[in-house]
Amino acid sequence: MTDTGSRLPAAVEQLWGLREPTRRGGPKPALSLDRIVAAAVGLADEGGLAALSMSRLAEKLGFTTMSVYRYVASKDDLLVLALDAAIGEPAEVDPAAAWRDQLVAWAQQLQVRYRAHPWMTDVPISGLPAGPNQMLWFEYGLRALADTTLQPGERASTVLLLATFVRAQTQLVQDLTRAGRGAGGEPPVDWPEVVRQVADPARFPAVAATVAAGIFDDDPDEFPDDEFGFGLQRILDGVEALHRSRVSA
Amino acid sequence: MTDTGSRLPAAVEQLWGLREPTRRGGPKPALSLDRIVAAAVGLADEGGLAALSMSRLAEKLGFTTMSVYRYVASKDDLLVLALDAAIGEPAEVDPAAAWRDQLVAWAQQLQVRYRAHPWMTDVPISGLPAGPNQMLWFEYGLRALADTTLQPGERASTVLLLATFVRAQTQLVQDLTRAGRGAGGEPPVDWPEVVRQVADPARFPAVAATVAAGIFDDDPDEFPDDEFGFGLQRILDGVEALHRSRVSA
DNA sequence: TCCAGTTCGTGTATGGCGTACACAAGTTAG
DNA sequence: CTAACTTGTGTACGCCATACACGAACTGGA
Repeated sequence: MTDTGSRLPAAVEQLWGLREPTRRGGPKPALSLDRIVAAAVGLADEGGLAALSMSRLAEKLGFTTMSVYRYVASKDDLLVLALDAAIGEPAEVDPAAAWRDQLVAWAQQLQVRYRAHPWMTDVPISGLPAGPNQMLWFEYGLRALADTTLQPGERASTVLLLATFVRAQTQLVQDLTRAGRGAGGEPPVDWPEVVRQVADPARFPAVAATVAAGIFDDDPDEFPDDEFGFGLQRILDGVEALHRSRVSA
Repeated sequence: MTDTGSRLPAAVEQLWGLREPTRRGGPKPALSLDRIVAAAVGLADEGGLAALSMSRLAEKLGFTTMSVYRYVASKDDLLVLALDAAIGEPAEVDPAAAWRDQLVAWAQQLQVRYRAHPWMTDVPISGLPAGPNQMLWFEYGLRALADTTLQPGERASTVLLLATFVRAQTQLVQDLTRAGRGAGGEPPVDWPEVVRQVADPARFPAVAATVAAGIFDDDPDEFPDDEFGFGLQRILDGVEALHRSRVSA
């Protein structure tokens, strides 16, 4: 037997649990990768990504900082593991439902996960979905499109587009509400007020008109929520147009 | 005269150049905000956001680290200023063109700016567009929709959606090509190979089928490019559907 | 049984980061 | 001329990720 995936990145192998057969001596590990990842997720959940440092993580586990490095090659690797753990397995969607309903449920559920772990959007993307959970999300997204007329490449692009959209939109909403209620620091930023004070209506007529229409004056908890639904429906309308163009042809 | 915007965040006032009238003594400043911001952008352009530290910035300017803090309250503020400077003014779009063509040009040009300063996508979003350049991008996006049947709130949501899309998609492509060619470290990650080695086709049939179809085997410089156009057309199709639904009604 | 080899957790150390603070020198308004 | 203020600077603090070397724990083979 070859050692299967010697060419795979270490983090990917750990993600899929392909690291067992290498114990040729030494004390029994007192820590485990699962415990470390779980503690990392907990730390980030409580205090944001900034609160997740290797020293704080080790302290929470009751070990020294460097001991963590016996299980994880770097903090970047740890983040990859924590991300896959935090996003979790997607719930299965009814395959009998219409593809569009399936994708709406998929996207909404994904958004729920992002909201449960707001720090996830702060973790830099490291590549295509390589962990088991991320790949399962990808899988379910593709399955939802199975009965459409889209070609394989288009299906992959669509799911990637939706995943990107959910991530980015969630991040935007989080950042806006964070700024809107003044996280940590003092003054909640009142964007319409900023525009009124600073943007010359002669130079920014469309922006001024939008602000004057009171679009952004709603309570900041409501406005961005509709934002998600609006974008999702637009994207799905676009996908549906592509689907229908093939049907009628 | 009141001091106009004493309630505005410091960074916003600096963005719009509302800080002149306060010189009641002291040596003439040897540095200027513009020089600092320009140097910061240059530093990030050369070595990415990680290369932009306050000490390196000061060194490049020929001053001590702390001198920069006489002009900028924090590094976060500096990033806000650098972002607005790097994104630059949008080129004016032909108002006579169709709204959809205008938005395509708008989005493509925005993508060009992001590619010219790849670090921009790494700067955390701090809120709605508050700088003069960012606001001008917003303005032009809104203007492109002026002749459509969309309501003010829908226009704002559409432009926000497009801006979010361009940013997120550019970031995704950057991260993928970065991983695909192995930035700094050794092995370029071969995603199809990862899937083949690690993803059980029985559990991930749709993913396996996609990989088997060779979707991701194209040279990594071509695949993600089409990704941008695909997403953009889908979104615009969705916006067009909304527009048309009002026309026919 | 013993020992060579391996892996564990740890202690120490390095070089980076953002930035708080105090101070001397320069500049202006009264 | 002087009081008030701003400038650039030097020093210092606490935090970060992580390289490295060491002794202790454990294993498989002789």
